[in-house]
Amino acid sequence: MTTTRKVTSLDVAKRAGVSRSAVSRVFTPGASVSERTASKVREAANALGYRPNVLARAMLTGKSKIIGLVVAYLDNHFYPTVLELLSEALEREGYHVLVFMAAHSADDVEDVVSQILDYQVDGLILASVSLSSDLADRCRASGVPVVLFNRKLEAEGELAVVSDNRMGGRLAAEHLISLGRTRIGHIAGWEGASTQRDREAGFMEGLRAAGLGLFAREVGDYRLPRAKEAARRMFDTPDRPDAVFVANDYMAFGVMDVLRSELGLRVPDDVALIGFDDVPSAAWPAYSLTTIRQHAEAMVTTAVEALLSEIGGTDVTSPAPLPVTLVRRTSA
Amino acid sequence: MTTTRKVTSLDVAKRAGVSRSAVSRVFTPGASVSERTASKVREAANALGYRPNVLARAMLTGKSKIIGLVVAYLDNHFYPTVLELLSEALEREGYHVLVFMAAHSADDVEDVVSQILDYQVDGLILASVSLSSDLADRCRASGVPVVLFNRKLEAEGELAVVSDNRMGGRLAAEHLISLGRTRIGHIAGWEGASTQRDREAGFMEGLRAAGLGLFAREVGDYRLPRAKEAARRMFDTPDRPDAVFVANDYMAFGVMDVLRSELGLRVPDDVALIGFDDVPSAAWPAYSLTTIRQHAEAMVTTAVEALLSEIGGTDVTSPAPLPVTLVRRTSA
DNA sequence: CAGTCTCGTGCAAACGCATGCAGTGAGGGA
DNA sequence: TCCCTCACTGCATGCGTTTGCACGAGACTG
Repeated sequence: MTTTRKVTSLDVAKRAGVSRSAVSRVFTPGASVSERTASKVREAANALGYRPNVLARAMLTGKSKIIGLVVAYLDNHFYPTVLELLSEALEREGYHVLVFMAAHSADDVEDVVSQILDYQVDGLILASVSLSSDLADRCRASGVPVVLFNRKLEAEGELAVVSDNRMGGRLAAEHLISLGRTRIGHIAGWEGASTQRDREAGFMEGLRAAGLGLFAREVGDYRLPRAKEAARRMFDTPDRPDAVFVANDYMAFGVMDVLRSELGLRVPDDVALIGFDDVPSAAWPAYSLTTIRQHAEAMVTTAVEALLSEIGGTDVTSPAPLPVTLVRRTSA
Repeated sequence: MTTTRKVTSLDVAKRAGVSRSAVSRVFTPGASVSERTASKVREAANALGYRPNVLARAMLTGKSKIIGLVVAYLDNHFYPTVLELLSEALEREGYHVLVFMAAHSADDVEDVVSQILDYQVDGLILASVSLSSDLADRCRASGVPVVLFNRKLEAEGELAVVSDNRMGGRLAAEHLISLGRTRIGHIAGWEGASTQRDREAGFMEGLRAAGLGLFAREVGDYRLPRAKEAARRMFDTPDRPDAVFVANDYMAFGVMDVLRSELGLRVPDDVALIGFDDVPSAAWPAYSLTTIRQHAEAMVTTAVEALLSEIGGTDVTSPAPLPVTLVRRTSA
């Protein structure tokens, strides 16, 4: 291993015949440098292969240009999509994403966030993870802006970016009803999640508006195996629903699999199925899942925007829930 | 924003009535501290909410405890899986993952790697991206260990973790042949990728061993739309293959969609289909894709192991290709 | 031509921590 | 009792930057 000695700004300075400050300023946009020295410095820097050390800069400025992202499951395709979008959006702004996988327990999240703070991240995005408000306080105490992605805390004050889940639930109900279905079930996600509560609330609202009640209800916890079990319980009986709203696409795939492959039911003839998220694979013909679309790009954009202005010092308030839309495919 | 002043080791030192060195040593495993002062320090640290600043430590020690991960597409579900596994494995070792999304162009990768080096990462993992050997040199020159994940460079010398793609291709061929298929096609991935070359080489080997040739060949570039077009070209004709080996599962889903939904062909009756990777959704009944499994956990484990020992200073040589296995489902 | 501005530059002091070195005290062996 | 050893501890230095400040040199103005 040819351990090439690290080339510092001093090396460049010497070679260019200027001071360290000069080379620093050349690499600091908006600093006052003459074009003459700038080019000298740039030349020397290229020759030596010099690039400013982000970490050293971070110490001084207090800005590390890195954003922590806490995420728990990547098997729900919604989150990889978000991760990709998020990373791209942040890179465009000169930031990068440090990933923290939160395992399943809540105290793990606690631990993970501590680790993150050790890295002096400029901001924190919490996705697919439930944050104790206690923890939120600790982050704020550390002066690190936090935005919750696709979830919110009842105890207000946290910056949260969410879709209009309630409206989404309502749209789902209305669509199923417009299809003439009357025995309508719901397979819920994890009940601790705000998304679940809101989606279900909107859904119930929609049913009530049509004078309907819920025909059946099971909980799938946003997990595939649970969702499939839920589907079996709900549909492996003669007295089954003729439509079901599943709280996200990921579970909906599992439910559809159970319906068609295990129970021999036809979708949508025997039971109409509607999901939530509109992940890419929802459009694949094998499922062709009717669903409520969350506009991932828009969510990411507003999340980044909010986080960045919070970092910039402007106090930001949670943006309004982002609009969702019904995507009609063949499952309902 | 209550900008709480950052609490430093000096604050803790004062409160505990010791020197900065003492508190530093308390947080440095293996340093020489008496239990008495250690507990004093720990108490003060807790009271003040002190945690060592990873960045400052990084400057001094030269070890940032962060690993750069360059990845291009997350829509192929194989990579989210890998990312999750990788992040977990590294966190277990005290490292964290800084994500860099490489857009599609090669010079973009060049640029991205430069950015990474600015962060003083301790190591670099390159997945789903093609690296110019020139670039590899630059990394090595910077003294940053690099491991290629699921790809290798012909120009040897780079640490690369791959499956036995050649054997996988061969298994695919043998399986299709054992089914009695004789008109066998191949939909290739991106031809610049070593995975593609190896898989196809093994596949051809298998065909030849049975006295068969390739009945048809199209290129899908590991991209979904391309793969679907390829499938249309290959199968929308009376003189079509009765089996096809698609270079990865992601494309195979698209191919199957075209076959069944657009062309009305039955899988496997009309055409047997086999993929590569065994991503989670391959097991979903809607596809039930027969495929060659890459053991993602094993790949990640060996990659992490190799990277860490390289970081540790031991010169490592590329591990042997990891075994793959045929997973029989209903598509072939 | 003197006075005022502006621009560009270097100096030196941080940032938060780790670590070699020297110094302290206690304990143990002779 | 004396000296040596050893476990701890504090001091000071350095890691690679940025940045406020002061200063010199032109450029302008009147």
